[in-house]
Amino acid sequence: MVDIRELARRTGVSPATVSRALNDRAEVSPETRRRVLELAEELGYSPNQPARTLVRRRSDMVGLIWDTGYTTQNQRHPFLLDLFVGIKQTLAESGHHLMLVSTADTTAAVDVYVRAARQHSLAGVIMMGVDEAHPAITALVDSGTLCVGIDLPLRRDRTTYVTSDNRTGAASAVRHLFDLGHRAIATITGPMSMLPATERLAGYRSEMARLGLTPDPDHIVHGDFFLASGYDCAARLLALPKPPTAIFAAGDEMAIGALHALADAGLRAPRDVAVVGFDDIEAATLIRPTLTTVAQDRAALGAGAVQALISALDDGGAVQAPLRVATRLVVRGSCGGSP
Amino acid sequence: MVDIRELARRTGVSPATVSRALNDRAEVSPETRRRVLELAEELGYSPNQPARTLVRRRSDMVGLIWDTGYTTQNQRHPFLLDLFVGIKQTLAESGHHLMLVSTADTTAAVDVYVRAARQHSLAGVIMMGVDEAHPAITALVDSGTLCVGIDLPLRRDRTTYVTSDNRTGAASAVRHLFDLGHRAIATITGPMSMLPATERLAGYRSEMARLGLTPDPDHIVHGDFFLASGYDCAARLLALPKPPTAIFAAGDEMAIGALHALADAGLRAPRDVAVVGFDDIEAATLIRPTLTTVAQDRAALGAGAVQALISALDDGGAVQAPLRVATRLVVRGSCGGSP
DNA sequence: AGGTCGGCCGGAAACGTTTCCGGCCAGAGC
DNA sequence: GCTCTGGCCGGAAACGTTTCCGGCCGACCT
Repeated sequence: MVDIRELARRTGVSPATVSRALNDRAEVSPETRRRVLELAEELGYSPNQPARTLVRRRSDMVGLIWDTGYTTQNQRHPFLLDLFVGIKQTLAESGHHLMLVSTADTTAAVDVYVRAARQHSLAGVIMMGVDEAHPAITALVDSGTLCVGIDLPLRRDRTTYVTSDNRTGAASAVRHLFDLGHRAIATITGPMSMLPATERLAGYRSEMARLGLTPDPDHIVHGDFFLASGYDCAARLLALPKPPTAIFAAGDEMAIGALHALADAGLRAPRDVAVVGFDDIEAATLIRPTLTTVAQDRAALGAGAVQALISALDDGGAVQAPLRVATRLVVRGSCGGSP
Repeated sequence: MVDIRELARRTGVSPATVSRALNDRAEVSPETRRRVLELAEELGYSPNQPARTLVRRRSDMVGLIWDTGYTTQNQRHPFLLDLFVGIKQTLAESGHHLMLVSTADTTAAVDVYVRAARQHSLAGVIMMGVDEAHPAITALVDSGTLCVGIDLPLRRDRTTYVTSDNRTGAASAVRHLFDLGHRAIATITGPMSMLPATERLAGYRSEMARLGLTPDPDHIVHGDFFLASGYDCAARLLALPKPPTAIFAAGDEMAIGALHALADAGLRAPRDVAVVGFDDIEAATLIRPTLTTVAQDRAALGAGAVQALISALDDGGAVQAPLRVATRLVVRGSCGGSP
């Protein structure tokens, strides 16, 4: 394994100079730099990261924390994978790697998270799908580690977050239903403790108002983002004296649940009731009718988180404004907009 | 940040001894060990991993390589996430962390993969969803890095792999259909270049034989694991002079495609044709009828990969026999076995 | 012509561990 | 009483970088 001293010997300069050449510092002549770089290429030199991290006190890795239990049991992130892809891609472009910090039992998480960050001198940490109030999380933020959350409004004074433009997305769904002639538009929303749920509801509300509609209070019901709750909420809506003709669900699973409820009530979408979801999970194209939904740009979410982190890193840890990534209404079969 | 020398000073022994105590080596008296450990706990000491890795030449991380493009474009791993969870969990138990090695463009992958492994002194690498013949992969294996594949028959002389017991799983599906009275059982399988596809087909064949059935050659058709191919294959099967009464699809997406073909042909599952899938993806419970399928134990797959890696690490790199994890038939609505 | 400045470079000290090598001391064996 | 052994320990050299500090030398200014 060729090291920096080997390069120094073969080029006839000192290790210090080789290091400077490799790191593209100013204090080295163009000629020397060229020779060093050439030889490095030729010998297939690649720097030893642990050594580099040791002296720099900052590694080339950023950590990723997401709560396993939270995710699989609750399926709260049906598209976690796409986030990974976005993160991975953007990270690679800036020459970083991603470390998944793991913990066996969640009670010890508090230690594991902050220790891992310290032990490995992580450049920063991205987190998602975790409880923002968990002691492990607050401890990590307090420890001075650079953090950014996805769909997670972390403490605003020291961290930032990125999320979809939920308001606009919800508005576009409502608008679409309106354009199709619907006036009695209901919404199935999520727990008000979750940022996306509150924002999507707000978007629904403001767009209804903008269109001159005042939603029937009974037409705003609360689910928990899971299939069953969508089913139950829709069933309740359909049993109303004045049932809605269209339903905007704040999540695709709930939307699919609603579709099931429709079918079981002998109704059909989109003929009898139109349904729009939010997220664009894979199943949206697998079910019949296919689901019209507000797609989140998952890759962009991941990429945004990384960019926020990197630029904060460059700025010496300055906090930034939360980032919102645009959504896109993808119309399919469940609301009769077009095929 | 308290270091090992601080501990040495405060306990009155040398750094060498502290290191020995911390690493549970024999050459230190019980009394000294106790004192060191106690103080370490009290001061919240945690070792600097880069420094440790530097001298040990082996980090506490294992790398994970999976090909992004491959995965999202092809959806070949609809359950990748659950693999992550299994890997993460098992890794945590052995005190390791996971590093996602990323590459911006796949043409440069060859370099990035083996460099990352070398640069970070990775303890080993797990890979999945990659092309086993890709130069990047073979180069990595050749570089002497300890590798284990998931659903990936890597070069057997230096690596091992873990996969589901596809034969038995396929057999259980066929057997289930047989028990329900079906005799004309067709299969939609995948590309013969993929290990799981070949094994599932083999399982189908041998179980049919065991049951005394000789499958109509027309009843064995090849898809590519995606929805559309399942649809097409099923349509072809239904158009046969002697159409099957049951279909075993080697993947859930294809099974769902088959279900759609049935519906479009005016047939209903399970009344007219029974369908069984393989994988148990999330959508299996979201569609109607719900899909009977052979579930893979994804967490166990991930865990198995890690265990294989760890034990090879302990054994000094000994190759092991491939690991096969059991599948489980979960019967739902699409074949009329029970509700 | 003397002084200053800036570009380029080398030596050496860090960074926080682990491990080799050797030393001390108590007890055992003769 | 002397050597040998084995348990415990300390000093110091690594591991591969980066960076501080200072030195040299040519060019430029006055």
